[in-house]
Amino acid sequence: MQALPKKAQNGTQEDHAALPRRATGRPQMSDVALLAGVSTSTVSRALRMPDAVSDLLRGRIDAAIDHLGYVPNIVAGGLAASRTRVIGVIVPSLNNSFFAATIEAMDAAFAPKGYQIMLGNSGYSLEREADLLDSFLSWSPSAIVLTGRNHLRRTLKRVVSCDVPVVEMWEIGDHTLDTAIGFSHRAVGEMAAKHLYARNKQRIAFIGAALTSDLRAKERGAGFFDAVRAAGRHDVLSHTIPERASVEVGGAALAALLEAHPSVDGVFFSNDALMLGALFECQRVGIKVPEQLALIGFGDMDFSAWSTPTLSTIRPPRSEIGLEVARHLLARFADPALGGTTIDLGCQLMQRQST
Amino acid sequence: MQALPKKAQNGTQEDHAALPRRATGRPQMSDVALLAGVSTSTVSRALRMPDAVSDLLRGRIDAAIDHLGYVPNIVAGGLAASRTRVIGVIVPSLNNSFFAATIEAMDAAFAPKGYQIMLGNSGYSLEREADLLDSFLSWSPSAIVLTGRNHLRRTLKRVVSCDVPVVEMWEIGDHTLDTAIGFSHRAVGEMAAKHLYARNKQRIAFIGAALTSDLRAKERGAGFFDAVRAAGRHDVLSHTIPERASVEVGGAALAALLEAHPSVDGVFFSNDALMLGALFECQRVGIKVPEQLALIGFGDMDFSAWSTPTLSTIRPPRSEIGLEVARHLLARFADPALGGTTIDLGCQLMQRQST
DNA sequence: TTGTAGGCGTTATCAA
DNA sequence: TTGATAACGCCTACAA
Repeated sequence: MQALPKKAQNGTQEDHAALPRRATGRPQMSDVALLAGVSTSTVSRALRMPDAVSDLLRGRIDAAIDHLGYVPNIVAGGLAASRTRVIGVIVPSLNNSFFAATIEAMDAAFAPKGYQIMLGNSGYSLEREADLLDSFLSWSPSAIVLTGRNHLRRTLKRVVSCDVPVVEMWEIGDHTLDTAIGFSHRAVGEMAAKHLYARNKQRIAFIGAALTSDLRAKERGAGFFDAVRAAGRHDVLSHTIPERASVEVGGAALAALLEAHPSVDGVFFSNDALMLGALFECQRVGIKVPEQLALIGFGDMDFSAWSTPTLSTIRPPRSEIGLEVARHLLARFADPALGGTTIDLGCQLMQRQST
Repeated sequence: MQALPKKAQNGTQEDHAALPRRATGRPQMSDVALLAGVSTSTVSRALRMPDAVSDLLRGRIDAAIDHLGYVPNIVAGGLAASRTRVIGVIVPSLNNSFFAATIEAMDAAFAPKGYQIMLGNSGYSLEREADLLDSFLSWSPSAIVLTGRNHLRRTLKRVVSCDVPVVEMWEIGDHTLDTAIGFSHRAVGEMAAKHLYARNKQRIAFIGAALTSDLRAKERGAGFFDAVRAAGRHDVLSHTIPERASVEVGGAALAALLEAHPSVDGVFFSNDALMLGALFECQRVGIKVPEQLALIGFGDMDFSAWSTPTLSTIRPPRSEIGLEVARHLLARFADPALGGTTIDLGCQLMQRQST
């Protein structure tokens, strides 16, 4: 234990008259400085660059800090430094376990470094994304993380003019705004089609949900069709629905597809939830999976590996994306000279009983 | 359109020498004030209490704001007001769609009022919850929202000494910290047991996951046992596993339960995901649901209403909780005289084919 | 209804 | 290595 200046040893004693009034009851940096017998600049330095302070003073300061239970006022610090350790993250949905896993991983990597994620939910609306961006920017964040590569012009404008690192996640492509970390959804669709052909399916189809707003799901469909055409088939079979993907709508979507195209023998779903709904529908009407109908999805959700039969799917690097985003950003904070980049994390085909 | 003072009409012109240097390129309140020909206090007032400013000035100020594209610096405002419009919310998990729905609803209610949710993930650890609370408090939040009613002593200490509204959600009970909004998990367990008895099941059991850390799941189990005892049965059948609830572990848990107690004819699961895994297990080994074995869960997850057979479950008020939390807090912000309260939102029995 | 002036609690730039 | 001293951009009595 470090000896403290005598004056402060009796922490219970108070001298109301002499103290300046303050907004909060919390001790502040000047209290620490007083108790440690140094200036506030030294305390501030000890907190942010411990090596720049002598061992002696650092010891006294640390002792004073936990004697008082001092916690820095982040808001004041943010104002003075004109940037906060906030990472503004905008995702299209929270309910979606894809993004939840990404956020958990990102948060786990950021938290120990003192960065706080500020989450925004765009609900798959680009307008809302732009609005959220504006409100995040007013926090002077250290970085902005967006989902996908499709944004409004005004979003792009803000983003380039704000001089903050921006990473687009869950999707990569040719041109680059700043940094993109994810994978190619087109490649996912191609992978699905090729796999179905490899399993000797002849008439394969795509079932997609909410393709108007979920541009990445749409890309997966486009990749699927590319592969179908490349295989020389020109009847592009599909059924799409306007609702969000869910178990609920998967069954009806499959029924509708089979009604229109009874000879379909393999289906790629834009999302595992749709596929599970379809599996239940098969059980209901007695379609044998995979003999009569092969099923493959995207997402590798919780249930896919444990259903009866188990479901083939393409697994996106959910947590890996979050981790890489955090790593990239932390590296840039440490060395601001670093620039943007593109990282393709790829996807993995999980072949199971349904194909 | 409002006419603007001449001086500012040519927005492109710049006079570097005369301008004070500033940290960001963004326009600030003083720019708006200059352009509108008023003082900064009037601009500030126009922003926070529009009715306290004359129509004339308010018009000029609004025009100046969108002419400049002014966005308030929330950090500076937060420092001056010594509280930010941040709501610190701590949940045990993000992956869990229960809390995701609550957060979405809460955010939807808070966002239009200018409040920003700051999310923390405790991973079902009370230690981590306490740490998160500390870091949230250093943001001078307008309120804190915790999940559940079980906290460390140091969490409670901080909470009472910080003079910020605190709401505990997803669980209610006798004593009250400040405000609790949720339902009784004990009542959920009782409801499940009574329902199974009502469906003429005789030997009913509980399957629970991660009961050491998920105290609410444990409560549901306790409620179930209460009802079993109240029915005069003294063989309390159960199987619990240390892992988190998931489809993966549900099947094995059911197998283990039936191995130990082959005569069980009805099971209550602490979570729908476990139940789905068990349903798949039944399909695998040929157990007829509900004839041989009735299943009831908790959560009413996406798949429960659409599986084959559909799954009975008890549905918690997921979004309602988020909405009520926001409503309660907004009311208190508007009228600080308002105090804490307890709101029981109840749960709903969803009877389906599995019972 | 509007303006003046003094904080809010840090960080950052210097000089010592 | 340490310490004065300005900012940082807005809020809020208080005075007008």
